[in-house]
Amino acid sequence: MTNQEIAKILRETGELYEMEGVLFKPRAYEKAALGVEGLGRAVKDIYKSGGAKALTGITGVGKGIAYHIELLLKKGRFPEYERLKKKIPVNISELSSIEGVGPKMIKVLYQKLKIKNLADLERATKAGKLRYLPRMGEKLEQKILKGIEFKKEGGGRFALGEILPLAREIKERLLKVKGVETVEIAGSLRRRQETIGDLDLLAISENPDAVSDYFTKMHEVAHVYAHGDTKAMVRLNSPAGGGIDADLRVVPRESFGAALQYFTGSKDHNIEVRKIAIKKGYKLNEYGLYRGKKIIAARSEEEIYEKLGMATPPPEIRLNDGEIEAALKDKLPKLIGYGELRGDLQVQTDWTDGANSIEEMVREAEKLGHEYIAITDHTKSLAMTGGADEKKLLKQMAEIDKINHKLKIENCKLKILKGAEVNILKDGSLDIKNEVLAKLDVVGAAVHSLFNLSKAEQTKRIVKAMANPHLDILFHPTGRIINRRKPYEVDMETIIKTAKRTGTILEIDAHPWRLDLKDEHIKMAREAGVKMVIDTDAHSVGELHYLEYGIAQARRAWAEKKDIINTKPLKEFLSMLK
DNA sequence: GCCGTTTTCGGCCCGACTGTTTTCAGTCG
Repeated sequence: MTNQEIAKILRETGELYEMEGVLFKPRAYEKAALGVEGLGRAVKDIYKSGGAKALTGITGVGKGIAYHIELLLKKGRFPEYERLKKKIPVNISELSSIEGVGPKMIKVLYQKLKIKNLADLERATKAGKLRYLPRMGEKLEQKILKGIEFKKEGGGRFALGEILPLAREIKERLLKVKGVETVEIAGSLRRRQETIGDLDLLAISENPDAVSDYFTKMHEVAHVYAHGDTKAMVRLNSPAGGGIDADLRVVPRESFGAALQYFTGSKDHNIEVRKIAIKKGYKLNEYGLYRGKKIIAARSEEEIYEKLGMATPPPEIRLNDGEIEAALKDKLPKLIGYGELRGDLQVQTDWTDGANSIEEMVREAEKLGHEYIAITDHTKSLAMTGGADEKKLLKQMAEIDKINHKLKIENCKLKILKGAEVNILKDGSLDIKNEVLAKLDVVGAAVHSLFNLSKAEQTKRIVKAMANPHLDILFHPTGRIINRRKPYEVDMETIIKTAKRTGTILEIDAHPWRLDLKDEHIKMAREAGVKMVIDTDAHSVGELHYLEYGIAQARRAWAEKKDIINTKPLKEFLSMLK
């Protein structure tokens, strides 16, 4: 059982307790779920090396939950969860993914209308049945229908960050099957698209039967659509709840490159590439590049593109969106690389809503090879997080000085920057006084309230904040949450112009649910000469590993190293702030 | 059910917003 799966059951247990009206346990289970998600290593391994006792070392996990996790690892379930689930046997994660629907409502919906899943909810809402329930009315029905609509627009797609770890894990397992030589992730996952519809895997094996056999019998498999020698298609229970389809193709070594090219796509990109092949008197398919019946190239993608007179475009930009022309002229951009960031600039700790201490975050950042990390806890107007006021910020600065000193003595190269994630208030002012902001190394600011202002008001609000001489970085500039919350209304052209004028850096928030800025906005910013940073918005040590999703986002927008300033050494980076 | 500059027992994040109310429950962040 993976960390994600364990966390999901713990979170659901918390929600079930919430329905029961039990006090405090819901928070305890949710915290434990967060702790598990935020781990840098597998719960399974922790248990193996130290038993249930070692599990209590996980943030939020005590004796009780450690025992539950032990049962989960051994039997895949625990009685507490089963007992609760029996009372309200509904698809909680699916229902609560609709904005405005929470545990209490789910309970009432089940008890009064026998609503178990999204389809039931949609039917009952459309029939106007919700308005007769306590504390529900027509407006709520409209809100729910809107929420369902929004979710459908997402097309049942999953966030990249949900699926990539799963795909990698499956890849590792397939590599262990006898006879398997190579496994590659293809499709939209390889292109690192923002959202993923299904999971494509490609393998070379001397023994194709064994791989596809293993693939169709994995524990995640809910349904087998097809199971042949070279191709298997299944439906998986995804960690996110709901299913995702996964395809495996086993191909011969000689044509692996052609298959990889073909199954990486995008479709539009492939159509254009095939047209070029035809022009040159070739034919391109998933088995190779042919002249008549003779194979010209097939073993690697590079040799295929080369024979077509093109450079090989990085998968992230294969969208038939200018990359083919660039590849033909050998003018592909030199995209920012996955290892080129030197620091993280948005990190929350247990001073507010993060799960780990400053030092724990710093130690993990050190392991990741960072040169610097900015601690940017929330500020006071975000009450739920215990946001810092001026006094608490000053106290935290002193704490950071202490830890920096300690790091220096240890001869550690990493430097902690003092920062904050300041709130932009309704009138565009910031919720921390300028004289305290002046003492920070990095000031980030973000909108965390009043998401529904008009476009003009919201833009004016943010523009005013950006004019603050202390505001260095505008965090998650559009506020969207993938598949869940639309971006607030804001005029990005004006924001980008203002960034240029005021020297404000725009953030590419790498958190898999945010990925904010979006690729199209990154393109706009790049073209306007606005500088950006990529950071994780980490709330736990595990989340510090999210940088790659932000880098993927930037690569899809053709961003180069020079566009992203946390590729710079510390001194140079600091000189580029206000 | 967790945890300890908070006391190993007794606390546990809390304000804004919404839609339903007739004084507030539920949800969100």
